Amino acid sequence: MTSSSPTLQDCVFEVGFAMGTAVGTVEDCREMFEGSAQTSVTPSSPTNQIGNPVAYKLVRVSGDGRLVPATDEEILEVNETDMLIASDACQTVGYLATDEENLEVNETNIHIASDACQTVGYLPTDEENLEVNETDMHIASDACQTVGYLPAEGIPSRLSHIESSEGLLQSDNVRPYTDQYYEEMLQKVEQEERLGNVHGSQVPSTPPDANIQFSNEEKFIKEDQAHYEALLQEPISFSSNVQNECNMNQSDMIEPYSNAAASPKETALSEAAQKPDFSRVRGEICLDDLPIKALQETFRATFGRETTVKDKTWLKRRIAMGLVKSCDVPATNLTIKDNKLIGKQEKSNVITNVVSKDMGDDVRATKPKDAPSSTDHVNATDHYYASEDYSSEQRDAKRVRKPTRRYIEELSETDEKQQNDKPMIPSKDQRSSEKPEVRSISVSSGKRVAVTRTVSLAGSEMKVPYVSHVQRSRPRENIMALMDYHSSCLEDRASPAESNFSLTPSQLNNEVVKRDLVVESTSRPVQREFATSDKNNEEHILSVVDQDMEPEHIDSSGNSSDDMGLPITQGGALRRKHHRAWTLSEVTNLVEGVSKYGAGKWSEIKKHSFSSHSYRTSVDLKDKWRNLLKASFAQSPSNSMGSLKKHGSMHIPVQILSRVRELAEKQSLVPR
DNA sequence: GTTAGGG
DNA sequence: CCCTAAC
Repeated sequence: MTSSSPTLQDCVFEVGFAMGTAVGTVEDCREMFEGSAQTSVTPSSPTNQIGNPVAYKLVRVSGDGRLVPATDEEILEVNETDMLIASDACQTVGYLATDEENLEVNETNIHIASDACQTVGYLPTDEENLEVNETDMHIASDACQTVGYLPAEGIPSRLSHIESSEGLLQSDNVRPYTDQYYEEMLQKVEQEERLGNVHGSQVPSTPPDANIQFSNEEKFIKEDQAHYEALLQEPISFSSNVQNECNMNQSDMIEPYSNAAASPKETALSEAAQKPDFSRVRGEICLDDLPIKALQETFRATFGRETTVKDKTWLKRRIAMGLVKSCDVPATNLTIKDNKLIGKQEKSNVITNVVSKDMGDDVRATKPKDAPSSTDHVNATDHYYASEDYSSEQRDAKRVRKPTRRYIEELSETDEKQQNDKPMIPSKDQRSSEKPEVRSISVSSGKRVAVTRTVSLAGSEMKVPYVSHVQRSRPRENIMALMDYHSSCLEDRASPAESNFSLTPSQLNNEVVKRDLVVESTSRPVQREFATSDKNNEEHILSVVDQDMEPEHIDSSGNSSDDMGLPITQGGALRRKHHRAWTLSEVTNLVEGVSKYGAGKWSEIKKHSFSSHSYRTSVDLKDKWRNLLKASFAQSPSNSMGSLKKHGSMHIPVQILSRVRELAEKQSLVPR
C-alpha cells in the first residue's frame, strides 16, 4: 500500500468492551504508541438497539487528543492492523479471526491494555494465517490473569510480549499468570488508594446501589452509551487517570461463578469479616449492602492488607476483582439478548456449562463445537474462539471431515441473524435478514469496497475488517471457459446476467454488491463469491454456463471426442454440465474392477478397467460405486422390486446389484 | 495427485 | 456431478 496518508500507517483498532470502560484507554494508547496518530475503534452512539448495545466506531486520535471519526477512506486504508483493547472489564479477549481474512493482513498487532481480571489475547494457529506477515501482540495489564495466546507454529511472529503497566515484565514468550501479576495488582491497588478520593468523585454517576440486578442493566447500558456518545461528540481531553475512573458497574456484573465453598479466599472472608453477607443470590456476590467497615474488612481478607479507603464503590470494585480473580471466571457470564444483559444462572454447576451454553446461544459460529464443558476449572485459554477444535472429537472409523466452507458459511449466516439488521436495500425475494453478516460497506472512489463484520466475543462484539470468506483460488475452470467464451463472442448470447461479468460492481445484482466484499478491480474475474452469493444467482449462472458450454470444444473434460458425446440439451433445458449416463458396460466394468482391485482403488480401476472410457475419473468411479451400493442395498430387502426403480435412473440388472452387494460385504469384512 | 464424503 | 477436506 502506498503511504498516502501518514496518519494511517499505524492504525489502531481500539475496542472498549461492553459496559463502558473504554474511557481509560487513550492514556494507555499514548504510552504504547507514542507519537503516532492512531485510528481507533471506540464505542459509538447506539444507533442500533437490538442485541448490540455498544457499537464500535473507527476513530482517529489526533495529535491534540481528540477523537476524530475516521473517514471511509481511512478505514479502507488500514493496512497495518492494530487491535487495541483496553478495558477494565472482567474479561478482555483480543482475537483475530482464523479465516482467510487474515490473508490480507499485513501487520497485525493486538494490544491489550487492561486491568481486567482476565485478559486473553489470541492469535489463531490456522495455517491460513501463514500470510500474516508480522504479528505483534502486546498486552499491557495489571490484570489478575493475563493470557496471551499465540500460535505454536505457522506464523512468523515478530515478537509477542506481555508487559505490565509498570513495564516490569517483558518477555518474548507469552507468560502465564504468575504471582507477580498479583503483586502488581496490589501495587496498583495501592496506587489507586492514594488517589482514592479523586476516584470517588470521578466515578461517573455510579448509582447508589451498585449491585447490578439484571433488571437494571438495560439502564446502565444506556448510560454507557450516552457516555460514549458524549465522548464522541465533543473533543476529549485526557485526564490523568482516566483508566481508573471507569464506572464500576461491570465489576459487579462479573458474578464469579464458583462453588461458593471452594474458594479459600472466601472462607477466609467469611471468617474475618464480621459476618458480612456473602451469601450469593443466584451466584452473585452481594457487596452493596455492606457498610464501609465490612467492605474494608473484606478488602483486607481478600488482599491480605488493610485499607483506609472510604469509597464504597472503589472497595466493592476491588473486592469483586479480587474475588473474581480467585474464582476463575468463565469466559462468558453475560449474554446480550433483546437489549438486555442476561446472566446465565444455574444452581450448582454453573461454571461447567455457562460457557458452552452462552456461546451456543450467541456465538454459534465461532464457537468450538465441543466447548469444554466438563470441568469446573475453566481457563480462559480453553476458550479461544478458533475453529480448531472441531476435529478433536471422535476420530472414529470414518475420515474426520471438518465442515466445508460452504457449510461454515451457512452456519455463520444463521449465527449472526440475531444482530441488528441494518436494513440494507431490501431485495425482492432475498430478505436482508439472510445477509446479516455484512455490517457496513463503504465504497471509496470506486476502487474498493470495505466491509466490516461483527465478531462475537464473549458476549461482546466488535467489528473487524471483513474479507471474503469464500475461496480465493482460481475460479472453476468452466467459469473460466465461460469467461473466455464471453470475451470472444459476447454479443452472441449476452444476457443481463452475463454482461455483469464484465461490468462494474454497481451493476451487479443487489445481493452481490451487498455481500461481496472486496472487489479489487472490475477487471478481475468474478469468482465463486459471485456464484455462491445466493441460490438464485447460482442457478441462473449455472444455466448460463450450460448453454454456453454446449459447443463441444468448450468442454473442460477435454475428452469430449469420446464416443458418447455430450448430452445435447434440447431447447436449453437445464442439464448438468457434464453428464454422461453410465452405461451398463461401464457399470459392469466398474464392478469388475472393484472385484479385482477392491473398492477404493479407484485410480487402479480407472487405469485398468476404464482405459477406454477416459472421461470417467476416479471420483466418478467412486461416486458411481457409492450409488450402486445404495441401490443394491435399497433394493435388497424386497428382491421382487427388481431393477425397475424410479424412471429416471438407469435400470441396473439385478444380478449386477446383487454382485455389488456381494462385493460390498466382502470388502467390508476384509479391510484392506 | 487420490480418496472420502457431503451437497 | 461437484466440491473440498484429508491423506
